[in-house]
Amino acid sequence: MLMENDLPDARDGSATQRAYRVLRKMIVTGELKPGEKLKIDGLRRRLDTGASPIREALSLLTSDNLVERIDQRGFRTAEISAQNFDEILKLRCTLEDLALRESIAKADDAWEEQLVLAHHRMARAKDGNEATFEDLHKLFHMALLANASSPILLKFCSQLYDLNIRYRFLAGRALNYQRRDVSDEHGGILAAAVARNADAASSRLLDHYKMTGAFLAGLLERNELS
Amino acid sequence: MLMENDLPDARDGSATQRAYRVLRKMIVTGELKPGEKLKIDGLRRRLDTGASPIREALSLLTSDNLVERIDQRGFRTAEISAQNFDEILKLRCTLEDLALRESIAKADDAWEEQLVLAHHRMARAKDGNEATFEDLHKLFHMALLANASSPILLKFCSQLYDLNIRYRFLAGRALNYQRRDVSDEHGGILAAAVARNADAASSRLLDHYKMTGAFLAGLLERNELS
DNA sequence: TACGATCAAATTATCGATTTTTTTAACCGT
DNA sequence: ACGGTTAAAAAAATCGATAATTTGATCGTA
Repeated sequence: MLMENDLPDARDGSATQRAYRVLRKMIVTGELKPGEKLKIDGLRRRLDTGASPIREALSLLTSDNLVERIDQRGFRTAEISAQNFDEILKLRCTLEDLALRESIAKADDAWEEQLVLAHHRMARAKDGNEATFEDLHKLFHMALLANASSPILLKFCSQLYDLNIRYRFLAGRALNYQRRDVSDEHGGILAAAVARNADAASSRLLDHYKMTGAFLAGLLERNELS
Repeated sequence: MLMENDLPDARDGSATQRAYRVLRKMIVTGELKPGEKLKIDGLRRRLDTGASPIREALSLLTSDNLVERIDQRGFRTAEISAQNFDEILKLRCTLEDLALRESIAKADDAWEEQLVLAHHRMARAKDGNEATFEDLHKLFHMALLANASSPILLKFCSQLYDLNIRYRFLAGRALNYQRRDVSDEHGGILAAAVARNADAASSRLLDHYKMTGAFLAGLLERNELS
């Protein structure tokens, strides 16, 4: 049996969904720069689709805080700033702490197995395609929280994850994951979660964020971005 | 000079914005019932506008968690449940506590004045139109938090407020504000905020929420809704 | 030269019609 | 009567064209 891995194919779903996925990736990875004007017509031909799907996809991205909509004046990608980054980091620490503790509190075997699996997939992909690694990295982090039966909270965390990773992409090579031993950090978080030690898992997770965060914040302050 | 009161006129903005405001109110007030199918064509003629603005408005409402979008199968209003209500209440307590404390920590005269003003407008409107009162009630609560320079957090709080108030509307007459002395509670919160006593303000605010919450949760459990 | 008004081009927003997909209901053979 | 197949109807999604709005350039005037 072929295992579901949650990475949708490029031709799945409606034109709107496709446009949504593609545009989101383009914004998160920095292919569309912060504050850039998003002209419907340009995107329409770039993605080879109609104006309506683009427009709807951009509406959806607006609620993800990745796109700003100015009434009658179109869409643009969200601006970046040190304050914005700082806010994302802080909120992430608060909300993920909450979600992780709830997730662990309700820990069961099924969740544990999904988590181990997500970790394995991520670890295995480290040398492969970078975009794929990033997707799996997100899946691992979300798997940690997944057992918190709190859909709204998880949605917030997912949104904040994407907002944060955007900054990482913008920082580009300056911040290379491989430099710090992130694998160890991930392993540590996994171990604590599997041991159902909420305090350890949470503090390791938050440290994991804060470490990258501090470095990135430094770059931002000094305007060394991209 | 006519004072700006932040309540936009029904004919302001684009057709999309108008549809968004109207549909949101219809969902929040329960005119559109939980889980109800939202047929584009029906809404189109009900609001006397085209399909595109409806579609886009519904996309925007999706990000507010008030509408669920099922790809290729249209839109429906978000379902309600005791779990969902519980989640909203808990998240609200966490996030508003955070926002309120930050707001008070940065307190200044301008914020304080806006807050007093918002409270006054709300208090004055108590006997008038109910929908207007609810709008002003939200403005008061958001004014409490407004000084937290954390746009994403405020957006989350605003969203959760709307999700919560929807349950209140659904409970309808069963839960009449006037029964409990809510004015006193509001006054107490205002006083603590103006005195810049974060602990008191926060605990009064959270009690304010939990009290209505407990009652509503009871109704929900016993399925006495609307 | 700076300012503001005016017009043209570009762009967004909206509409109406068409295509695609899903849902409903009828039909058939067992 | 039942399950499964298929055709018709309904609804969603998409497209292409039109209307409304903004942007940017040009020109005249102080």
